[in-house]
Order: sequence, then C-alpha cells, then structure tokens
Amino acid sequence: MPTPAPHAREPHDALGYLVKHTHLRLTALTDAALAPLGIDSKDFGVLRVLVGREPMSQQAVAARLGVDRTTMVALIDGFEAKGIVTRKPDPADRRRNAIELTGPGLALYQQADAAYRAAEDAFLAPLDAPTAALLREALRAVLAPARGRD
Amino acid sequence: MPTPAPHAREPHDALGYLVKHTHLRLTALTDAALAPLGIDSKDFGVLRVLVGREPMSQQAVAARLGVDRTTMVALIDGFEAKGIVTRKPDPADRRRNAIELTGPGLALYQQADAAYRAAEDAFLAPLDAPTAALLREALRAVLAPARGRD
DNA sequence: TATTGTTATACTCTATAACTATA
DNA sequence: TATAGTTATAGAGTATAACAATA
Repeated sequence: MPTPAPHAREPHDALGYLVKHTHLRLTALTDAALAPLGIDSKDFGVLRVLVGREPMSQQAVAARLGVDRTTMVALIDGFEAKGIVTRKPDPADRRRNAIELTGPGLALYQQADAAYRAAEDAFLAPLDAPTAALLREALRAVLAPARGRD
Repeated sequence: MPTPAPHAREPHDALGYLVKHTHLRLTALTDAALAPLGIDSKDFGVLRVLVGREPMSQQAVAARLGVDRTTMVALIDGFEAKGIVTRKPDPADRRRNAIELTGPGLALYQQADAAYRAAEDAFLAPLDAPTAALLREALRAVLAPARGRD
C-alpha cells in the first residue's frame, strides 16, 4: 500500500495508557483485598482521612479527597449505618456534621490498612524497593504543581 | 521494614490516590491539548492503534485498547463522519469492518501526536529526564503481569 | 454453532442545581 | 447573603444482552 508506515509508538507506551490501566488494575486489586471487610478502596480513602484526626466536617473530608461534597453524603450514610463513624452536628457551627471514627471503625481501619498495604505490595512486586519508592515519589512530584493551583 | 503507624499515612501518600489523580490530571491536560484538533485523548488512543498498520477490525482495535467492542462503534462512527477513517466490509471475512486511516486522518494523527507529546512533556516537567523514563518503565513493569493474565 | 458489528438497555460514578437549616 | 448538608436529577462512561449478517 502507498502508506509507508510513519510508525506510531506502541499505544501501550503512551503515558496516558499506562496510567489509566495502572489505575484500573490497582483499583481492582485493592477493591478485592478490601471486599472481605465490607468496604472498597474509596471507602478506605475516607477512613484514611478520618483516622487519627479531630472530627471533620463532611466538606473537609471531601476537599481532602478531591471529590464533590455531594459525593460524601451516601458514603457517610453507609459508614454511619455500619457503626463505623458517628455523625453529629458540630456544636461550634450547627450547619456542619462532625464526622468521627468510632472504636469499631478504628479497628476496621487497622484491618483495612493491613489488607490495603498487602495489595499495594503485591502490585508493586515487579519492582525492587528503591524503584517502587521512586515511582511513588515521581507521582507525588508530577501532582505537586496541580495541587498548588487548586 | 513494616512501620506500624500510630496515625494513618497521609491519604495523599496512598498509591491509589496518587495514581487516580495522576490519571485525572493527565487526562485533563491531554484532552485540552487535543481539543483544538476536534478529538480527545481517547480518540487519540484509537488513532495510535490504527496508524501505520494494516486495516484492522473494530474488535481488534477494541482488544488492543482494552475496551469493550460495543464501545468502538460510536467512536468509529465519529471518525467516519469526519473522514478520518474508512469503514469497509473485510473481503476476507464480511462480518468484519476493515478500519483504515485516510490521508487526512494520518495528517490529523501527526498533528495530534505533536500536541499529545507536548502535553505529556509539560506534565512530566517536574521530573528530570532519567526519572521520567524510569516512571514510564516502572508503570510498564507493574502492568506486565496483568497483561500476561488477560 | 460461533463471531462481528450493532442497538438498546442498565449500571456506575460523579457533578450541578435547588432546597433547608443554620450562620 | 453565604455556607453545610441533603436531595433529585442529569450527564459521561462503559458494560451486558439480544439481534442480524456472516462464517
């Protein structure tokens, strides 16, 4: 054919492809690891924000995670129904809900943290330790400018 | 060494968080870079698969990208309407559509490739060249086992 | 019977807009 | 007037199921 191939790099070399599929695969892995505990990786993200901190408003949690405040409502609903968090009006500003991890919630977090770390480690197994650390560091670095702008 | 933490690591240190937001940010950047050409980063992914290759079936393109074959239909519809590809029954197997890049489609790809690379470079600007290369290599490495299993 | 493309449908995820209660 | 939480709704994105044409 008259189309002499100006060959594209392989699609799998595009950073966008690599990052997208890394995200998909890692999410599938961590969701599976957390499923026996009745939570998924997004739930775990919320727990991470709450643990070891003073009670926070729903909006503060949402901002920390970079999601909309409306997204938090159902998430906290589920946590409250399971007894993982308490949701009380903040005495200092009664428009706000003070979200606080319960004792069972903290215990759940600790189990989830172990499961999550194991899944992360399994995912990173193809890399030696310094390379894995460098990967994390590089991702932090490329995100840093965006975080400044937000 | 496993470091049992009294407090959670920062949520922003979780690999899942880093990868998710890297994906979101990179997609936003490349979409914006390609928008003047009338395509987005997903369209560009399809172009990358098609360029410099023999005509492929829609299913083959979908498989290469790791998406469902039904997802390809609307994508190819749009490309065909814009004159970027031709879609003809494959003479060898008339169930298949042979998808082939047109001349204008190739020209568009070349412009898009330049725009995409510029966006990638801008995104990776916080990293020095060896680190950027290592990031790409590390992502390829963690995805390699999954690709074998698929 | 199996496969390719297609269509219709459903499901997930998330954001926008509007409402309430507070401030 | 502005903000936190809530609700309803809509949009993007993608997958599943069923169907027609072809093998």
